[in-house]
Amino acid sequence: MDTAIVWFRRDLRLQDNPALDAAVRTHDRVICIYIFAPDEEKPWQPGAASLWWLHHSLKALDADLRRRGAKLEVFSAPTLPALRRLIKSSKAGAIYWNRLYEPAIRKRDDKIQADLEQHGISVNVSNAALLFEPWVPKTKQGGPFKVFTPFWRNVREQWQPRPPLRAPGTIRSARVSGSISIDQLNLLPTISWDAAFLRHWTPGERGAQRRVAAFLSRGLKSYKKGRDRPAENGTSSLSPHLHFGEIGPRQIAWRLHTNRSTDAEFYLRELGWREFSHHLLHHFPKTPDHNLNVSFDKFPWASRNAKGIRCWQRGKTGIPIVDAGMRQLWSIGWMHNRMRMLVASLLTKNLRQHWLEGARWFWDTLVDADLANNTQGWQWTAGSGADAAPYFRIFNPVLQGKRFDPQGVYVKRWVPELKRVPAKFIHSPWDDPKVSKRLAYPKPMIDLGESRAEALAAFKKMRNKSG
DNA sequence: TGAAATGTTGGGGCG
DNA sequence: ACGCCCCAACATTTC
Repeated sequence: MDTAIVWFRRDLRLQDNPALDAAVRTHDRVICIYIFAPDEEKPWQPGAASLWWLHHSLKALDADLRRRGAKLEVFSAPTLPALRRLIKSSKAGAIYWNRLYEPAIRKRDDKIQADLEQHGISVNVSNAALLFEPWVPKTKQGGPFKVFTPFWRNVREQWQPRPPLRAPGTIRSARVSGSISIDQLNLLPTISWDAAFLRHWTPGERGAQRRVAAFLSRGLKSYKKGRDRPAENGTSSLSPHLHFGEIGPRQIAWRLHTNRSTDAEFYLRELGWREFSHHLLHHFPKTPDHNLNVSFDKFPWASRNAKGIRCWQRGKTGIPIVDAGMRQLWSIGWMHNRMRMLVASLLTKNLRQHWLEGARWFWDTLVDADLANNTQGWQWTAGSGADAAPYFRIFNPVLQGKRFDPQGVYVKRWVPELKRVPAKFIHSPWDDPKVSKRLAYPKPMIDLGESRAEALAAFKKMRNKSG
């Protein structure tokens, strides 16, 4: 009997899964496995919200596999020895997986591949996560892109949509010893803070398909404008599904490719930012922990403000739109992208806390925490990244609130203390002479104008030091 | 994928 | 009718 292993990682789907597809086509029997080894991803091992998602996504994948006559064999052990044991006991001659791009994982996977090949195992690695492998796009000089627009122009020209692979019908599998249940991984929180998560999300391939269908039929046609309005569900909300590979960008792009509208183009562009983030992480693997732009190594951050950081984390800054965003994050493990920019700007610029403080908090609390996107996003707002917002581009949360949440619907949804504040003052309740004193809502923790001026002064200092 | 400061223009009130 | 001032409204510059 010719047996192969399909090693699932963050490609938790059956449709358009190149590794699974190739294995099922080529071999008599296929063993589907998942190995939980978070230590191997240090220092960016999955956070609490990610683990919550992973639990449910693994359950969904296992159920889908069982419908096809297979199951997910789960292990919790260092990866290489676990694979070796399994290969030995199952007599598998081949292994298939889909590539991941985080520096620690890449390093580990290269080692595993070399080791297994040395032992005569056929190792087959595919791309299930990206439109392009991150090393493919090159500037005319042959280097990496550091600006989004030329990057996107370049890949957009080469891009050929292709129909996704079908999910396999039945999967003939083989018996395996030593596997454990998904529950035994203990991925769920011990204190149940996940009630709202369950209401908002359906992890797994079916949930992803339902979400993409809903977005394409409802959200896409007004995407360009709607995506900036946090009170409306104008974004796709596909980020966690994409992160765990419950759906791939090629599947989405395929469903969009006959749509020539500007809305479709703008949505595709967001997938392009995801590609760009992976491109950057590939070429600059130290950026999760270090400034891409080294002149920011001299930036005079304020000393660590534990109390301020805590207010920010808990949504108690006293600035309504920021608190709404942070509470949305805490409550459902996700935040609207424009709000991510606003809260990041407040932390890194007005509070002048290092962007890593924010990146780590997002890492633990987001269900879509993704090293490439998170790193790129934080360095972008901080000004230290590629194609970043210049440091002096400081968001004013009051103006942004008025512009994108004019009636305060979003604020009131997440900050109920402000329910009775009239729309006119919803983004700056301190300006309302009547109600602000009686509100059970904190005064703003900083003066927006003063802290802005201080941030600009700090920026000037950095330029003088490096100039 | 900014905001604030500064500059310019043009219409209307008014002496 | 004219010049002057004020100040939106918009444009440009600066951070």
